[in-house]
Parts: sequence; structure tokens; C-alpha cells
Amino acid sequence: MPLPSSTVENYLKTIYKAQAAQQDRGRLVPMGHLAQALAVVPGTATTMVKALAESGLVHYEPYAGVRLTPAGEKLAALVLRRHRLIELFLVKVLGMSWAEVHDEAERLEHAASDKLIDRIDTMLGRPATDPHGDPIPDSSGSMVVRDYQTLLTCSLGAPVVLTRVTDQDAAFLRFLEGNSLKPGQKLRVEARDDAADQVVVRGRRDAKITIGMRAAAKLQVAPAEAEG
Amino acid sequence: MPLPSSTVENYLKTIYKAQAAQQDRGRLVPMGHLAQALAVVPGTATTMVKALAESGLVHYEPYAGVRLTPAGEKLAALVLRRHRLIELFLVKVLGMSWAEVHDEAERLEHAASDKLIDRIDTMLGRPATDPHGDPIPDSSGSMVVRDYQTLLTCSLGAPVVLTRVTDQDAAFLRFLEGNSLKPGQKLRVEARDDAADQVVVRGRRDAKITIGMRAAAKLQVAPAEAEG
DNA sequence: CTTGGTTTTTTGAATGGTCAAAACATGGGT
DNA sequence: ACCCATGTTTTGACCATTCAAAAAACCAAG
Repeated sequence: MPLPSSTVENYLKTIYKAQAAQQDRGRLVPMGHLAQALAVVPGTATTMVKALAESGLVHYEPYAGVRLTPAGEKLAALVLRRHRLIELFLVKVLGMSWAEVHDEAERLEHAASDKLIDRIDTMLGRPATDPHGDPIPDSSGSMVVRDYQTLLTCSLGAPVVLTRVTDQDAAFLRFLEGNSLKPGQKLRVEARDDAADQVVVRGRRDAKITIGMRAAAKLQVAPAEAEG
Repeated sequence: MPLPSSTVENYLKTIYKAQAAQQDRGRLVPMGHLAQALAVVPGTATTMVKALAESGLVHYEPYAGVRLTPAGEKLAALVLRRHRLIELFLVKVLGMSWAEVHDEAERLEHAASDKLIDRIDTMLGRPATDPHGDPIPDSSGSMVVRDYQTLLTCSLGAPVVLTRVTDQDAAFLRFLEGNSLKPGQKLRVEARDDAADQVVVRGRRDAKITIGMRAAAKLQVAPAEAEG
């Protein structure tokens, strides 16, 4: 009944993201993973998760892990919605860099009212994705999940467009920005070299950019129509 | 050393406003008043104020009351700055009504970073006052305090301009809005009647508006140049 | 002065969130 | 099947913030 504290919102959000990250949604998220992601000791996560289970927001199996119930999933999606709309708003309206909006949104997401969020949503034209290409759930909590290729898996030479960056680290984002690697950018993967841990892409104005494979896996792409 | 919790920020802000409200700044604010303003029982305020005194943010005299130290005053002013800039931003940029922005700002003021506040400040052109006419402290925490007349004290018939509304109650603000009584509006006080508790003002298009004296005292005005 | 009423402080307890460290369960190797 | 490494839960404690109710201080009026 009482509205969830920001701690609860953070637990739900983190479980949501962990579930989304493991290919098999519906699998339990281990306590250790959750505790680490939230920067608390494992015992704390256990305590909290038991409370969440009491309120019917998660399904909890001792020694196995935790999974969101439909109610928890909806709440988590709405937190994500707030977070992503705020990020986009900060970039589009206030002109902040996408590298710095994450921390800001991390705090604002717990303070913004539904009314404010709706206004932002309207002002931005009901956007589908945030500055990192992450999809924005609608106000009922549902979200279109699309499966993308990554720079590691897309076919060599094919024209693709960068659609999503699955890492919020500010330094990484600044690096990408410096190389015009932002969602919407057209690219081609020129070569991959497992041994050298290299992926070579051609980006804006055919500039050559070489990145490591761990980084390449974080850049999701979709097939592009033509080439400019 | 650690940054102040939003509870601490609220205590400081409330003490600040109480000090400003009593003509004699520098006088101690009684605990009862503080507790009431914060909607906590008196004992809670005592506990908290003693902690604030420990951190050097307030001067506390048992059984007498509390007053901000220079450090506390600066912190309080910065909270007020965040609050007022956010209110103005919500009105100007997001088109929210001035009656609904107060609660929103009340929560956002504790979540917004200095960087964000500065950006908002710049975008709005370093404004001097918020939608209610309340002055906005600068980023060093200092603020121009002007003493205004009110509709109760200004001279009869003189053209004045509404500069400040010292009540944030949403219903009251909606009433004012419905009668075009917003800061910037030119007015004349046509008559006052103590016995009837009436103040008659001529506002926009010479519309006659009659309000009670308690309400009139909340509307501050400055002498206006000409009349349109 | 002394008394009574108001205000303030104290005390004891509760809540939400956290940690450290001890105790416990689980599953993979031998 | 057993044992041990790893991951998980329990326990006891702590901090910040709050309330309820008892105790104390203050102040004005007689």
C-alpha cells in the first residue's frame, strides 16, 4: 500500500536489469549478483529480498535466487521509464552530455512525480528509446524488446546503424562520443581479429575506429538501408 | 563532512524561512514552531537540532530555540536556490501551473546536482525571482532581500505592481490565477474596510476583486510607474 | 514567592536500511 | 558417498529518524 521507497525501487530495477541481461528471462537471479550490483553485502540483499517477497513484488527461493512477480515487474518498468525519460530530457532539453546524465537520472527517478514524467514524455514526443538506445516502457509498464546484433555478431561489411549502447560507464561513453559512435550512426564492420582482440569499424566519413571485443559486444546494431 | 541528508536540508530550510518570517532576523526560532512547520513532534525536533548543533550548522539554546550559523545559513540558501530555480523551470519550460510546482520542487530539490541547477539557472537567464516572486539566492548562497509593501499597507489608489505571493497553498494560488493575480500584474487598491474584512482591488482590465485582509497581507507589491 | 499551564527535553521504543561475522546449505570433484 | 569451496542465510549490532509519554524547565498571574 505505501509507495515504495527509493531503496525498494532500486532493488526492483536491479533485479529487472539482471533478469533482462541473462538470456533466459524467468530464471532466478542469484543473491550474490544482486548484492554486488547494489553494492551491499549479501546478507543485506537477503533481508531486503525477503521483505520484497512479503509484499508480493518478487518470488524468492532460498539458496536459489529471486525473480520479479508481474507486480514487481510493472513497478520496475515504471522506474526504468522514469529513468530513461529523464535521461533523454536532460540531453535533449538541457543539453547535457549523455555521459553525465546517468547519475543525475539515478537520483531524479525517485523524486519525479507521474505528472512530471508524463509532461516530459509528451514534450519529447513519446520517444521509444533513451540516449543510449534503451527502450522506454510506456506508462502501463510495457516495453518493446527488440533483439539486436552487436558489432561482434553482425556480418562483415554490411551497412548497419548503431542502435544501442549497453554500458553506462561515463568514460566509455565519452570515448564513444569522441568517435561519433552514438545511436543513429551508420557503420560497417571492416574486420575482426580474435587473436588481436580487435574489431575494426568504419564510421562517420569512413573514419577507421578499432575497438576491443568486450567493447564491441556492448554496441548493438540493426541492418541499415543504404549508405551515405 | 558527509553531504546533508534531505532531512537535514529540510530542517535548515525551515529554520531559514522561520527566521526570515520573523521581522528580527537573528532571533531564535522556538522549537515548537519548528516542530509544527516540519510536522514532527517537538521531541523529534529537539533531537535533530542537537545533532545539527553538533555539526555546527545551527546555534542552539536549550529551552530558548535555534538559529542558523553562517554555515547553516549558506546551506539553507542553496536549498532554497535549488527549490526556486526548479519551480521556475517547471513553470517556464514544462508549462506546469504555479499551483502544482511546489510539491514537485519539494522533492526534486534534494535530488538535483549543482551541475543541473547551474544549467537550469543559465537556461532561464539567471533569474532573480521564482514564479511566486520569491528571490533566488545565487550559487554562493547570497540573496537580495527587498522589503515590499502589501495590499494591506500600500497607499490607496496608487498604481502598484504585484511582486510576491507569500503563501504556497495550491488552492490559494489557483484562486489568484483565476483572477489574474500573478507577479507582474498591475493593480490599484480601491478601498479597505477593516470591519468587513475587505480589500477591494482593481486588476487586469479594471476588474474588481475583493479579498480578505489575511489574503491581502500575503500579496506584496511595489510602486508601479504608469497605468495601462 | 508559589502555583498552574505551556513549552521543551528526556527516555524508551519502533522502523528501515545497513554491516560483520558466524553458521549453514549446495553441488562438483575425487 | 564424502568433503570442501563457494555462495547464502542468520544473528546481533548500529545509525538515522521518528513517536509516545513521562519529566523537567519556564513564565505569567495571583
